[in-house]
Amino acid sequence: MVSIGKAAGVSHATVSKVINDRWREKGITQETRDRVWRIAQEMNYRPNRLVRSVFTGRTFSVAVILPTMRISYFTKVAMGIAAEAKRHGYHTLLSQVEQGIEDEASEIESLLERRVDGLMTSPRFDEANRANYRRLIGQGVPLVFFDSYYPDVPCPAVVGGDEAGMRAATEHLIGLGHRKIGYYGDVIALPHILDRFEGYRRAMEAHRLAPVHVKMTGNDDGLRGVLTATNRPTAFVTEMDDDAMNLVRLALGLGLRVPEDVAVMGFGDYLENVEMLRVPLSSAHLDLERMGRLAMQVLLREIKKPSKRHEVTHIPMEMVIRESCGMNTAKRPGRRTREIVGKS
Amino acid sequence: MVSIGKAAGVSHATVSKVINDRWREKGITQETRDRVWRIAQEMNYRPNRLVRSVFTGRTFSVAVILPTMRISYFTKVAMGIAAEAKRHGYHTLLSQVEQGIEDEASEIESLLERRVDGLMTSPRFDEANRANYRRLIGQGVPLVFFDSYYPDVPCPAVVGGDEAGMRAATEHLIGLGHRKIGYYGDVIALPHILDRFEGYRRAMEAHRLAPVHVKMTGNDDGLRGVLTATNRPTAFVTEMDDDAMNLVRLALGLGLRVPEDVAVMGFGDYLENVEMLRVPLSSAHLDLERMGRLAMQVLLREIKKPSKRHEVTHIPMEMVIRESCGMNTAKRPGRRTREIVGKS
DNA sequence: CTGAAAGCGCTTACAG
DNA sequence: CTGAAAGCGCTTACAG
Repeated sequence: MVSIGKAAGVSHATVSKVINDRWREKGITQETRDRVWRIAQEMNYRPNRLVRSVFTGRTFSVAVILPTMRISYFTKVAMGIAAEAKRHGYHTLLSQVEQGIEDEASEIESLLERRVDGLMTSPRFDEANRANYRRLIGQGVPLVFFDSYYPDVPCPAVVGGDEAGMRAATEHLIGLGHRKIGYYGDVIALPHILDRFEGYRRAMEAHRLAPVHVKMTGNDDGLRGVLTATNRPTAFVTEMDDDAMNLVRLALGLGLRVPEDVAVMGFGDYLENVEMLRVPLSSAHLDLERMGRLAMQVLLREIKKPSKRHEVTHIPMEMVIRESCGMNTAKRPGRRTREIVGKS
Repeated sequence: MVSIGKAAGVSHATVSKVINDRWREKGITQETRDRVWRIAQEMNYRPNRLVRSVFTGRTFSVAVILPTMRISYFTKVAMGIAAEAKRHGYHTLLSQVEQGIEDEASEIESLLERRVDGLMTSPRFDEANRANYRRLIGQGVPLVFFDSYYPDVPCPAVVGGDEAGMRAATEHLIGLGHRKIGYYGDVIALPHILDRFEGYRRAMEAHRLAPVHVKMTGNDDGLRGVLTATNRPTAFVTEMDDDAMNLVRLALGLGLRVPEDVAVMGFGDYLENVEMLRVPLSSAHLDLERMGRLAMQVLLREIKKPSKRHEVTHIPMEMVIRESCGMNTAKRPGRRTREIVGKS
């Protein structure tokens, strides 16, 4: 910048005004601007945004922490975030921080030392991380959760329509005539996962049916036992599409037919090539890119002015009926296969 | 930092030495260090890495430009890059810049203004972008290609074993007794894609068989025509797994059986839940995370000292035989289903 | 053993 | 209409 000034015969302050397109308001003549601009081009001048950020206190970059990039569930959210960020002139720093294995808090510190303007994360379960979130919020760091939330952390969150979605998925199976319906999943103590289980429980309760919860373990023995029992459920809702796939895999492996012997509903509807699966999966569809876009919009608000408020935005979900849940014996032509549930 | 110095009763220079863990070599007493450190903690001091980078000229961040995050092909590469980067203390800036729609050159400029230490991209086809790559290399910007390469751009590249992989895929079908084998894909003028076609061509030539190339178009009519013709190929190799899926979808839709009526080999083997597909896809497996890790290692070398050399690293590929290509009529027990091909 | 001084590459009032 | 000066938050020789 100094060298450009020298070459153009002006001060580096003038160069700065030209480069930042503030020459109009700063009263630089068109002629000076053109000369400086041309010389900057010729010298392959590349302004140093780091320095600019040191001054302005803004980097126009946000960090996104993903538990994994291995399932498209999260990469879809990331795509939504990145697209919305770009629309607003922000760059996205994507970090994969695996649950339990890597330390989210130290990754966040590292990101903050690089002065990202805000953070998004799919929040961690343990108290240590929750305390860290509270500390950050106390420091005024703009933070937004996606995928899950915590009632005890005063931070906005954008999540799926978990309870309503799972309720609708369960209702669908009940509507198909199933009475013994299992819930297959971890039911780990993440609020949004608990919401899903609650949706299942309520739907069952509303129809005076008994919930059957099959917990996932490291191996598949528990599920295998349930599937081979004589009084096995005739249908399952699942915590995520991946769990549904696992269930279908096991069932087929045991010689059971899906959906004839076991009907299955997925959750999330984020699987690729789903129509080409041995059993195309019926699932509660969640618009994950939209989740990302909304989360970014909320973060932009937080960057302007941290709300420090616990405010959860739910994304309505929609049942997508394919083959894995079977059909209503009383199927009528023209029956809707998609229905929107949940509040916006 | 100044305020910490004040609180600790030392100069900010001393604080700097403590924070950067250079107090030992700079001759700060343990006592002073501890006091400064404690006060920094208490004040929630977060060093500003931007300023540090202005001085050192290094940000310890690299940029990765992906044509899309929509297929796991690229997210797997990104994961490999990010993992290797993290191992070396680097952050990764992931940008999705869609081919043809968005401007890669301006995205690169923006990244460079933020002073990333190096760049990785799956290079673009057009001459304008190639000229841009040459310009950047001329400026000494560390740049590494992954997925593809250009002979006329003096830049290291890490790519698949495209030619050898496709040759092996074709040979496999020939070994199964097929004589009329089609190649289904774009054959756009990207070197690595041309390499794939070349691998196919050579395998056919070696067995004195005539190549049959089916070009992809916007719609599926071309392929449909070929599949319904009386003299249709009995087998296909494909440019990518996604193309293979499309082919299988169409074939099944036309009432053809896969592999009985049409055998299909994919390329890349990056599909999720492949065992659960209606026809589990046989494919030439490419270790995409490894591609990412290698690309990052090469970039690290370039950052140390730009080579400005055109040097292509091929990743050996391995045939993974599932159901879509059918079985050898002369199948023997104990037959290997995986074979490694290509140089390292 | 520690600090004063110069400087990284810029921005921002303010003076002329 | 433009530049000299101070400063952003740090690092780095160098002096004492």
